[in-house]
Amino acid sequence: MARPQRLPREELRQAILDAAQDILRDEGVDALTARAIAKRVGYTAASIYNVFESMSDLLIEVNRRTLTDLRLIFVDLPESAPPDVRLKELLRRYIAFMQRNPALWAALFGGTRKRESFPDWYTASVRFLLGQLRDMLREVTGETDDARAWAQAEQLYLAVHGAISLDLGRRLDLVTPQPLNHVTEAILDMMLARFRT
Amino acid sequence: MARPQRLPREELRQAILDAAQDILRDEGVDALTARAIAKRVGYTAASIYNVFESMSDLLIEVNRRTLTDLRLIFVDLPESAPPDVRLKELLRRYIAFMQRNPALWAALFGGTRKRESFPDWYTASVRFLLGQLRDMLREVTGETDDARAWAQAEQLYLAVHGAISLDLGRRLDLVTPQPLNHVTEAILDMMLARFRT
DNA sequence: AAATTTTGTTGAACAGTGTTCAATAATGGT
DNA sequence: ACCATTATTGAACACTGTTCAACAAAATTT
Repeated sequence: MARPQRLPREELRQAILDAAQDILRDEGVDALTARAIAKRVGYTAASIYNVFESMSDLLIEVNRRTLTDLRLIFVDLPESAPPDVRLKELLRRYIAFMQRNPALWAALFGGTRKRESFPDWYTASVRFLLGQLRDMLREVTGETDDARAWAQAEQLYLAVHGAISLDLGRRLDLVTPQPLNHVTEAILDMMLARFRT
Repeated sequence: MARPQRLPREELRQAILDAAQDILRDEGVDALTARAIAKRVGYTAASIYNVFESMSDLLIEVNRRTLTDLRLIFVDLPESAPPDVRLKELLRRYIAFMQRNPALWAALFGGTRKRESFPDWYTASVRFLLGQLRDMLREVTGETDDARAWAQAEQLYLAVHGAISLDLGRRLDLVTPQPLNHVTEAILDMMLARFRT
């Protein structure tokens, strides 16, 4: 059987990540197997390991793309609207992003990291997104203290994360009969009211 | 090879659940396999399926025990202390409970439910615990409106859940450099201050 | 007490997973 | 034309949840 070299290394790498994203979008995180990815790119499962250390490594690279894509929810927010309305719109976009693609969320936050910590760019990327949130929050609260501004952004995110995390795991209704949108908006309103003082 | 009947059905059932909890505590959620459980109880993997529909069903029964055990964090709270201190102690206990046994948390909240919803007793059990939290919160806030009291308890729990969920997934440091205790206490303080008005 | 039914237990198998590795084909350099 | 490097693969390994025919023990009926 012929085994021709088909793609330069970097192109194959990107093709694999494309396929992985497609599978996550179309079939969910459970369907993301080495053999399934390989099939989509016209290779064999073993080939994945020429390009990636492990499936866990591959997932991290998928997350890199997700984190990059997430930056888009900050662009083209309605300029004229008051800052709290823009915050609400941002929240709406974040939820929509994750609900449109729950498997990306599962890849980002699911699973249990063993020992290894995340690469530096990973932490930096998350921190960047959180910084954007902090800035928007600041426009509402007028908070001048840097540490407090960070803490407020972190607290807001943690609460929203808790709600979405339960929702995507189909467990939100264990905690509340309210739908996700309602819950997160209530959290936002509550925190804004608190932080403004 | 001899295949004697060893245990009455119900005893075997409990022995299996005991073994499952032991494995979760000692070796983590990844080590919880049908064969590992069977080995501990001196049976074969196939026997598990005489007693439980599936591993997923077995997990739900483990969670039943966890939810029952969780009720213990409410007992013997310092009676004399002011209600906000008791709330803080409760929070401390909840975190300790989950940190002492992260695999129980993973079983409770990890994984992705396919279609099936939870049994009724499952929802009721969670709701009961949340009701306890609502009552304690009420002692601090004096909130008279039932709906608002529920909403406050839900919001508090969601935020705490978000933080613990990230922490046990070794991802909290992506969001904040603060340790878990510090973050959750800050959230509690912030919400108490808000709800009290 | 003997025969029969019901129940409990198991070994072996199936299809699937991530991962490794020797063997082979294609490519690039001399 | 030869060689060295690189890319690709099939086959295997150890593992997973799950099923099922075969058999042993217990319970029931005769």
